[in-house]
Amino acid sequence: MARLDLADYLPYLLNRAGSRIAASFSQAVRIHGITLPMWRVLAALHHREGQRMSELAETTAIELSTLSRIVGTLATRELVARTRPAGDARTVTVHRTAAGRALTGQVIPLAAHYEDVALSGFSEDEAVVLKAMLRRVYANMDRLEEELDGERPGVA
Amino acid sequence: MARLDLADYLPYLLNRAGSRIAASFSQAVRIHGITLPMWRVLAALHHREGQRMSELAETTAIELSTLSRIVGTLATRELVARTRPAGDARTVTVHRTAAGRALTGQVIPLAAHYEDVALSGFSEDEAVVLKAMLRRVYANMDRLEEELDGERPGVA
DNA sequence: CTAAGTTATTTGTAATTACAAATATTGCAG
DNA sequence: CTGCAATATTTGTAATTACAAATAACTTAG
Repeated sequence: MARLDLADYLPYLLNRAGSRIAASFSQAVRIHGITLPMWRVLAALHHREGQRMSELAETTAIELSTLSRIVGTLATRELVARTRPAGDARTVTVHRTAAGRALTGQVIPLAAHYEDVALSGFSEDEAVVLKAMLRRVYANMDRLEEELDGERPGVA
Repeated sequence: MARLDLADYLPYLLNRAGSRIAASFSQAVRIHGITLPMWRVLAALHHREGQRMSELAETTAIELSTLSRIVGTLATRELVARTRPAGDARTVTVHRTAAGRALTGQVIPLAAHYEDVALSGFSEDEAVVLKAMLRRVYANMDRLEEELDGERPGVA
């Protein structure tokens, strides 16, 4: 029987650590009246305002159709607004309202605290190394996207 | 306005890397007729057969009620079976059937490939370091669980 | 022994999510 | 120009998920 040591399997360790932070943070943002995916959108816009839906989907790692509804909810609550930019009327750019920015400001200290706890016991250098490695892993996945494309029905 | 550099924020980098592997692997296991959460259960049982629901929830990072239905589906498909162990009739232990083990064996090479790609460009030592760090991050989250408990309604 | 509290799991239910299809707009070939 | 493929987003819809409540079984104080 083939080997697979879960305790040493990267995707498992990654998911386990990520899920645990997510589950905990999800609880924590509740008192601010938002869900974790909503926070992810606000944080992405804090990083760069006015992103298009497709960009936002990539930065948040939220599937596009799901994102569309989340942004819809945020727009209803007037935390973000959607704009059709002059250039290409197919696209939609999203930006936070004043209320959205205010809420973001409220949550940021909490988010920072979560990172602090997650990295407790890490030296400055270790934290840098870990983050760099996670970026490399992310970038490595490009290769798999290609593999999957190759095996699909394919327009040739 | 408070600082928060998303590009350097650990929970973000963690989620982004994890989600990307998950999304891709999710597609890949489709041809085997299972979803990613189902695979997680099978992999957890490959790691240790006969886990109780609550253990399985912890190892898979799947919420207990969600897990209950996933295991139900796997049981319907006769990939796993549930047993009431002799000792405590409240608990349920789960183990794979022969078909479940066979399917697991089929998917393992695929899973191994995903890890290889995710870690491409990493030296053996680097991979060891990354995995160890992810375990530390996971363990660090104990502290936050405690903090959350402290702020809840509280019986004490 | 028995009732009250605790632990383990499942189920009710509303919300969230993903996939596929639909819609809307653009760009380009002829 | 005009129609046809390509791109960007939304919507239809069924499945999945999470939270809370319910169920079932154990434990223990009295």
